[in-house]
Amino acid sequence: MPADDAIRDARPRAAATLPSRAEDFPRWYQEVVARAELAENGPVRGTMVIRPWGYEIWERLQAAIDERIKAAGAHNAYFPLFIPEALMRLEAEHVEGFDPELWVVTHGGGRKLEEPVVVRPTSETVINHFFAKWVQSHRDLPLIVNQWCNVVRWELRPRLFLRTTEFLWQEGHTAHVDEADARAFALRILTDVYRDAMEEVAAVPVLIGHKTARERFAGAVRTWTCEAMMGDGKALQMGTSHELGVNFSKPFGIQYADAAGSLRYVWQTSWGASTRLIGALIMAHGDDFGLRLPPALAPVEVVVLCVREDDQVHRVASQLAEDLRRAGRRVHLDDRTDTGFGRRSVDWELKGVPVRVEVGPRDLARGEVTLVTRHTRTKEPVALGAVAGAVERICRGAAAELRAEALAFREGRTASVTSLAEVAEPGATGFARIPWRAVGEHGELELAAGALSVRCLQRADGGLAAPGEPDDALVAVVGRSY
RNA sequence: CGGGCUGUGGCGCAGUUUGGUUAGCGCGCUGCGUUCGGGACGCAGAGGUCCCCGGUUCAAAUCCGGGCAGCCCGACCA
Repeated sequence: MPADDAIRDARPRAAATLPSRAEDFPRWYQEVVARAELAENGPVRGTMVIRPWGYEIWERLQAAIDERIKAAGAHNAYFPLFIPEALMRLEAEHVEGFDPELWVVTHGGGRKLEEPVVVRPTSETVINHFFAKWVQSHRDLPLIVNQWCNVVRWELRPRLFLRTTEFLWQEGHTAHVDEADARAFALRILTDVYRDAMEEVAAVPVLIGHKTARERFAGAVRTWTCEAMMGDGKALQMGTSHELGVNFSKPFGIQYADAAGSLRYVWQTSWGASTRLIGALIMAHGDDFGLRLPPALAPVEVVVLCVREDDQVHRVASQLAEDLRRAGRRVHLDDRTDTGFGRRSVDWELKGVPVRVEVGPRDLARGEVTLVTRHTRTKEPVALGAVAGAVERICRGAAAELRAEALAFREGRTASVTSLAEVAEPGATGFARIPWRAVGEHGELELAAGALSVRCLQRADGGLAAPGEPDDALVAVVGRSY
């Protein structure tokens, strides 16, 4: 929109403009979070206040994930925030992994507690404590429980949504009769819940694979992951699904009697996705003008904007808003007269509303309105009678276009290489794909020294490793990460 | 935890080197008016423990000592 830019640039606006993504991505991110009124820092370091606009996005993400989790057979439940320290210590690797991140409550009721209480960093331990009671027979399996809650982890360098001391998430926990069943379920969650929600709802294309031993969840046998590329080329983990084997069922004593009457340990999984996804949404789709939301997640899909105070304008705008609402869209009528049109347009643009319907006297004189598509920033005149159809067209197409754009971006910044020495260059701006056997555990250390890491291991065609398939046959996706 | 930097109205900053009247500026906020097709303008206002404690001095945002907090960079993480 060169014409628009010329107009913008002619106005005094320096203080109001976002920093450009290319120049300073982290600052751009912070500004978008602040100016789109998504969140701000809480009074305790690392904590986050999620503001209504951000929370409504979260509610929509939540709904998308919840619906899919339930389709996979899960039921929601709730377990306590406080975990006895002794329970937390039952699984050796798990404690060791989480120890440096724990918040421990030592006092209550004005007195020192007999036994310190841990604030949950994740709930494997409490939940499995109860699984041990609930599971008796093979008829009790699979047991599939999910909870939506907050968790708390000590963080050295917090960043809103991406890494906060307290965050909101969903954690699923399951128990199965055998390894194959557990694995199948972990993969189902990975693909049918996380990948599907990320790609279809959030319009963020993801790579799927499993983590190396170094990056694996503390206590897991295998960690499966969805990884996406952000607008600065860095990777962000969008959701993880863990195969826990019998690592927890043994120390927690979760056993069932099989059909023959012999006692067996359950095979387990756990999986989670958090408010970090909001950060992903911002960084995967945002542009120099702010947020770009896929309609399914936008608190408001269409804003009908009265260009100026005028009876006819107001009448038509109200009618259009009502029509669009009846057509099932989430619509906001912006008929404020105390704020200039330019300011209002820019505000909605910052907040990422997918479609703007601008109604002004000049449009009406021609029997039209102006439609603006947020993700392309294109304007088009549309006859009054054709508005509903045009809005539907934009809303239905937006997610696919955002996804295609993100995918093209990722592909453009991904290079395949064959040796460790060649990883640094593509890794600095995006992803390098390299045979895992050319990296190995030693190579991983070397990568870490260059601020790079293996995001996941997958087949050359992007598929998941089959059971028993050796890592040596797989490709490592290497990049910088959040 | 090691290294670098910064604490001044809601936000972003200047002023500190070389102490000196009433602590400024931009954005934001309130009121009135003119505006309104891409972050409008004028006028009038409100808003401050200059991070905290102590010291030096006739006088401290400014100098000295001690504390606290935050940011950035390095080792961990959804």
